[in-house]
Amino acid sequence: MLTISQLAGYAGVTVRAVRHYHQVGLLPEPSRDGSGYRTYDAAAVVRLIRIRTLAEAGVPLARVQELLGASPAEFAEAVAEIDTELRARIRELQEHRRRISRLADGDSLAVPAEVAAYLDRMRAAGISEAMVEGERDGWILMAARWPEKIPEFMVDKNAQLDDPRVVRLYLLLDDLLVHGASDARLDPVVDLMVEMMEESAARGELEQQSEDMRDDAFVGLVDSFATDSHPLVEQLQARLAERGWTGWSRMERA
Amino acid sequence: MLTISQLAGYAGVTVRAVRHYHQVGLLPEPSRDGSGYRTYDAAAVVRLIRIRTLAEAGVPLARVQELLGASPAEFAEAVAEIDTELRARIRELQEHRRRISRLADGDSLAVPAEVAAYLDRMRAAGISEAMVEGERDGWILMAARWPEKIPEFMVDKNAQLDDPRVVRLYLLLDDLLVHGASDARLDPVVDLMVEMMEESAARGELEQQSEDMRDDAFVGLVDSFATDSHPLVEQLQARLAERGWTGWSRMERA
DNA sequence: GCTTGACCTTGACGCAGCGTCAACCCTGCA
DNA sequence: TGCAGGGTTGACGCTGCGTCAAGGTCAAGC
Repeated sequence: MLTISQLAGYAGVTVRAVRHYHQVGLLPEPSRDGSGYRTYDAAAVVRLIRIRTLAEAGVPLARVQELLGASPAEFAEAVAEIDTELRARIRELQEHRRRISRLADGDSLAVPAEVAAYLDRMRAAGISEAMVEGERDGWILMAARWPEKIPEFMVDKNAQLDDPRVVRLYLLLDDLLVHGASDARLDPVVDLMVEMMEESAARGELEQQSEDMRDDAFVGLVDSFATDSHPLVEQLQARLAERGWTGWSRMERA
Repeated sequence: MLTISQLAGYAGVTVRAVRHYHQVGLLPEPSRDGSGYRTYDAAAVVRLIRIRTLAEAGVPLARVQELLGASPAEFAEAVAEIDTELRARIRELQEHRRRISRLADGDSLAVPAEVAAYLDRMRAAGISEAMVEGERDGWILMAARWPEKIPEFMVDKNAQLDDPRVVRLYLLLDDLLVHGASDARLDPVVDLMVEMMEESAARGELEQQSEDMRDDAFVGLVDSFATDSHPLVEQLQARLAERGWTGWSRMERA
């Protein structure tokens, strides 16, 4: 007759595991001796080893029971099924590896590759990291709402960045962030913005934008994100309003 | 301002997940409206999406926090570490697949390949499945106690099975199992066993066996397993005792 | 003003497979 | 007789939420 630790020893498992198998009904509770100790026979060793063999092969404990009593045909079927699950789990983990390796390089954290490329262009142009991060967060929101439209949006953004005035605008904004926004510093920025928006409107781009971003609530949300992140945005919005423009992420004539 | 389900909707997660992130401190609890509802801003959407991006790449939630605030170097290091864990996990599952595929064919359930081959020879000789299973369980025990000695044991067993008298013995035992063990039926079986044991002893095999199986407690356990599994064993042991032999899995002269 | 249905709240169990205390009893040996 | 090293039950912990339960809230239609 064996004690629980002897049983566990023969089968190469922990005492705790044996008790767990009792709890879940995989291994029947044996009889007890006078002082309440469990006493096992050799049949328990055999059963325990068979349980472990299956468990170590990745069979969920919940299915071990049925497998121990299965006919060869049932057994083969169940094994095939479990193997399928194992394969699925492996594929899932491999997918995780793929994603995590892509995360390893920079902004692809949560933004599509096109956006990450655009952000890198901003950095290359000397625009501050704070500004880039603001832009990135804005695009995280955009990508959450209109993932399928990101490529076309980015084509436009890249085209804009080809215009040196746009780069200059970003740098001026950076300057305002760092040195504060006096009226004198604000004026040229607002002038530049209005100038470019007029051109943009003339090319019909703003109408296109209004078409693409038809979700007032969401646009309001993104705008509030911008205004929340820095008071400068509200100052600029006020100045632009004087010039007949409203909005921020989606500009429109008042 | 957003409700929890709107927030969850934008980020593509469940409401429950958002609350879970609050619980574990990944997402700060937002302010509440008059009736206790949580109200979120766009910044929460951004943070939530960044959390999900990492989580979906297999980053444990417990590490997401540190990764969100990490420098590129720290980030790369952490990612490498997580990738290592993912690889280990994948290898583990692949090992499971290997083992389970081996289980698919028959007795390799918990017995080494040599034993499985021996059992198949028994089947081929026409020995009943009940007998084979008894033998298998015995060898499960033996393999648990002396895994390294199984190959040599099996060489001997296979040699024995080459003797037609051994096959005949098994078949006679089968017969006793099915038709009951009258004295008349028992006699030839006992004669045959004694005959072969004498020869075996003459070749010095029994001494070798006693050498190999030096663990009286364990041998007693295996014997009790045999006697427990069928009353026939005890009957045979009684008859063998009359002829000067004791034991079962390890036979010795009285 | 009332019902209805969709949402919101907190609280708590469930899952897989044990690891790991805690608190206490039993046994064998010096 | 005292102590070390067994045994016993009970319960929390870990991962990442899913899923009730038992209510309060809000917007809409009657």
